[in-house]
Amino acid sequence: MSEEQLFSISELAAMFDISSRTIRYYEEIGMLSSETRESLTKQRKYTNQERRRLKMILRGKKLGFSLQEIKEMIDLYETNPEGVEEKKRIIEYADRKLHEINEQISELQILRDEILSYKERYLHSKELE
Amino acid sequence: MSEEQLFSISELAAMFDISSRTIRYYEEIGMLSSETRESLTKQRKYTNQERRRLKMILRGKKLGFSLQEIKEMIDLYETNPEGVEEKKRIIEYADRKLHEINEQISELQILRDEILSYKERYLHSKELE
DNA sequence: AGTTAAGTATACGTTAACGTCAACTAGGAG
DNA sequence: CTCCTAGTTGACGTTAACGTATACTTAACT
Repeated sequence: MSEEQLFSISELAAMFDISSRTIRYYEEIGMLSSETRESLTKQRKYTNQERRRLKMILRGKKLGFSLQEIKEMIDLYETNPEGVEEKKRIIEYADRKLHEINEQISELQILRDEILSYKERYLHSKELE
Repeated sequence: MSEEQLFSISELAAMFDISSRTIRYYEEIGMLSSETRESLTKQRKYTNQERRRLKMILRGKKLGFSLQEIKEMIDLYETNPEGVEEKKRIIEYADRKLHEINEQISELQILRDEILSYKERYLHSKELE
């Protein structure tokens, strides 16, 4: 339907403020693919699909997950399960992750509230000096 | 007022399911102190204060912060600011961290919702096989 | 034709956060 | 006294996640 837009490696790097090396590294460990090489120059080209994948990787990193964990999660997103066993496994994995994430959220909320109360304390102690 | 309870390094390690080496490493980089050495045996002893400090460190790690970041945050908790300049600096730091944490929380919520909807999709496609 | 820009592959270097091992010490249990 | 356990200080090893340098290729500009 559409002329899919392709990006060069440095375009993608600039887009997310990372280095080209980082992108190549993600490919090296199998987190990103560049199937679409320009056949003559051998240069990597990325589709919107790959751009979204990279975005997910970087979000995962910001959230403190390791590349290995992120890889597992993304792979789930993209495999469609063959058979009931596989589906069960995926659902269980999802539930574990959901639990983890919920814990992380509530711990972050606690941390936030602690910082807030420390801040308040400083603000109200302003008259002392 | 109270006989402060003291913990040995391996007690503390077992308590949080980490190694003694990890605790010594935190001391090595100045995140934990063991001022209370048994004077003769040179063995480290930890107070409840240090135990709480360690707990904060580990929480920070679970949330994806680096030890350096955690150190900065904890140091804030424990310095009482001299002068208005210092107070301002601390408040500003706190505000930055609060912003970061809020962002992290909402990104985690988005991730959670995405996983939830993928999970739902798998559940409702159960009739196909 | 020569140079500059962008990319490629290969490979060694680096930092954080520990793991692991060796050699030593001090305090009980038998 | 001897052995065992728990701890100590180095010091070198390890893994993840890239950084950096080197040598080569292709396209595009002058």
